[in-house]
Amino acid sequence: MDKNKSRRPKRDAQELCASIPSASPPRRRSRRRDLRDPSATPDRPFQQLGTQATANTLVLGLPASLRAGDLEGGQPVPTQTQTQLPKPSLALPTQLIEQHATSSFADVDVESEGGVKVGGDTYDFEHDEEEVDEALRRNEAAAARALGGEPRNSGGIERGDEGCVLNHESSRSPYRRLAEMVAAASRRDVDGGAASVNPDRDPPAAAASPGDPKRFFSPVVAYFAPEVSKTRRGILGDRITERGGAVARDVNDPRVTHVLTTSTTYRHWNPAARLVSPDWAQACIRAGELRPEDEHPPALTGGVNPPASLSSSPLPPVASPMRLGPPPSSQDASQGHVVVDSGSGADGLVRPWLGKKRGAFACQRPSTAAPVNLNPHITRPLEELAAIYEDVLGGTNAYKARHHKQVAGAVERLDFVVTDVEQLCDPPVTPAFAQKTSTVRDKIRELLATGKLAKLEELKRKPDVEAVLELSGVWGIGTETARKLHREDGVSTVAQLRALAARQPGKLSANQHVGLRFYEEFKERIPRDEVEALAGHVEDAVAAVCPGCSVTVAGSYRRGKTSCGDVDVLLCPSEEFIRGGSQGAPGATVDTVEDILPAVLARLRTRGVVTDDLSTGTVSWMGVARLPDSRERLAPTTTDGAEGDGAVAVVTPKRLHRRMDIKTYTPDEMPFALLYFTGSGYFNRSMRTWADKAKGLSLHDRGFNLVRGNDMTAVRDAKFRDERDVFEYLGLEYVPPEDRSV
DNA sequence: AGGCTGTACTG
DNA sequence: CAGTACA
DNA sequence: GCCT
Repeated sequence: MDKNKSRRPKRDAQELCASIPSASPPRRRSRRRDLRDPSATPDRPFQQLGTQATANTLVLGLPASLRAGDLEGGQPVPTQTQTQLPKPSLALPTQLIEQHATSSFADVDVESEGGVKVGGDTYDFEHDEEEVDEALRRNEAAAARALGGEPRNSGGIERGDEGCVLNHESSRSPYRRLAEMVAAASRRDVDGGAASVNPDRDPPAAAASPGDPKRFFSPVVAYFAPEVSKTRRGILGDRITERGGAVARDVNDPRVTHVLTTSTTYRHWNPAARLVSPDWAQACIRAGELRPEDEHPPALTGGVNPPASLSSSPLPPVASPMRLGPPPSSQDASQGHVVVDSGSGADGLVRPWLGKKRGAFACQRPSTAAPVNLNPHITRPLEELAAIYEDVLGGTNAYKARHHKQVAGAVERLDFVVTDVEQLCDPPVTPAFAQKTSTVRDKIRELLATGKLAKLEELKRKPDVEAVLELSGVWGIGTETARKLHREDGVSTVAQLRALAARQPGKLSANQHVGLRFYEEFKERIPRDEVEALAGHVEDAVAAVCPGCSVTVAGSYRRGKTSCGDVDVLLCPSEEFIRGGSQGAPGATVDTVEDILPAVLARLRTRGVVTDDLSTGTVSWMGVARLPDSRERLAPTTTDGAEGDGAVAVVTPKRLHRRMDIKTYTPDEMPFALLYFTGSGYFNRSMRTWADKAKGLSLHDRGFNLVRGNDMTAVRDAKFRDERDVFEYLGLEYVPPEDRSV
């Protein structure tokens, strides 16, 4: 069947240009967008905007204070856009912006899963025990009441889909040891190649010439990887800022010079940063001067240090030509305790997830970031109902579900126990609570009065509800298929579905069979270090196929979650590769962007990492992966007699099958791709809504499309080098990944 | 009354 | 095209 | 279900 017929023209245009590098006259892929004019793509009523730039045409430049404010007291880091913006101005009346802030983004706001950061300058993207204790102390009686009948785990601390209180020190993790060994093995594989992966980047240590020895950290902007414990972040961060350095909250902040990580497989997308162990900072502090980074490659504390070449192997996809501004000048940092990232909306910028009302509310209650759900008696039924609306009833009920979840999220974040609906209306928890009528508010009233929801009880009594809920949990089965299976085949449980699938394989699609096979395994969360280990295998394959191609783990991993539902990996070949294929990237076995992914997958399949496919395109893959048996991996048939290591039996505790997505993007698409692939889903929706309403732009994973307005030259001429540029262009205050878990 | 994100694969 | 999925 |  020629299913994608209608979309073909567009894809062809993309693919055509994308595959040009080797075959035809080299052409930058970004031109691709320029090709897409309205006449050429009748199915698309707007024009895709290019990213080539002369940035002076930025219409909606943010107040310079956006960036300048980030580095307090320092000079704004010159960027191609900002330097040419003489006068900050928002194109929209503040009123309009605020309007959207309250409406369009209210949903995002209240659905935060990771704890709201009100102050703006903390590192708390997870809850730790300290905070929990503090909160419990704060409202001990209330907490006791709220948590009374509940097992601690389900009702409180470890609630949520991402888990909260987990150890970050997985230093003894077998996954990690395995990853190291795998890395060592692959180093043998691609020896020589590894070196070329890493362009020489001068260690700042060499260039540093701090005048004041006590401020030797002044050339340094450090970023602490999420796995570094909070305590250590705090202590080292203080020392660094005390000595003139800065600490960034986002690894992709272009000013970051050092990423402090214990992970040997930490991935990011930051051309300027260098990966070092936190031990490096300690060594510098001890020595009273900057020490060579090479002596402290990222490694487990007290563990085996891999060679430096590995530690910095993720190649910055955007090399010097697009490099922006020097890492912060010593002048920037010499002003002292600099924490990159402002966190305040004081300059009139919009934090998308902080609506106006919410902001006011938060100001009144700085402790709103309650780490414990004090109101499970309200949020549980609401969420249960929402799940039924969404997964069972489907259709426009999804919007009902969204609002129920919204309210549940807002209530969950309150730091007091709700006993009366009026408590939710005074400052309204969501805009709806300021309205005259609200069905959700009525439901809460009912819950408080009777302890249950008639609507929920009623739905749960229906026999198909439970069946559809369970069946739609299988990957590839949604509400419609689940309903049909129940209605026509009398299937109510996954077990029954398995029986049916065995009897009549034709009942299910190939993907649904895969989903069914791994039903239990896909429900398991993936610890960060396993994500890293899996990504490490991808990196090995990429290094062999296309040296210089960056590997970035996005998704909830990038948002700093302690466990993830799947593994989201972005590949981005170098500019050189884009231009010259294997000529531009010596050692590459492929020549076009489209060839990378299939080659990488082939390698991963032979290694047993990729076990199944769910959907396969040339630049996008969804499927199943798992850690290979370590012995198989370490005594590969492909290696030259290095079997010695094969004897090392690292038994992986369980090698579950995991959902993995891999996508390939070009360097000019990366800022958009990162934004999209980092999510969260709600965050993306809000940002896209904002782009549309406020700017007349349609935001997607490769760029903007112009929807209305005729100022497209200005937009087209803008240049987007990193995520910050996108935020800036949209008139939004930058939000670091950890704060996007709405 | 109509909108609510935008894209892409599968069958 | 409808259904499902991704963030 | 809420918002415009």
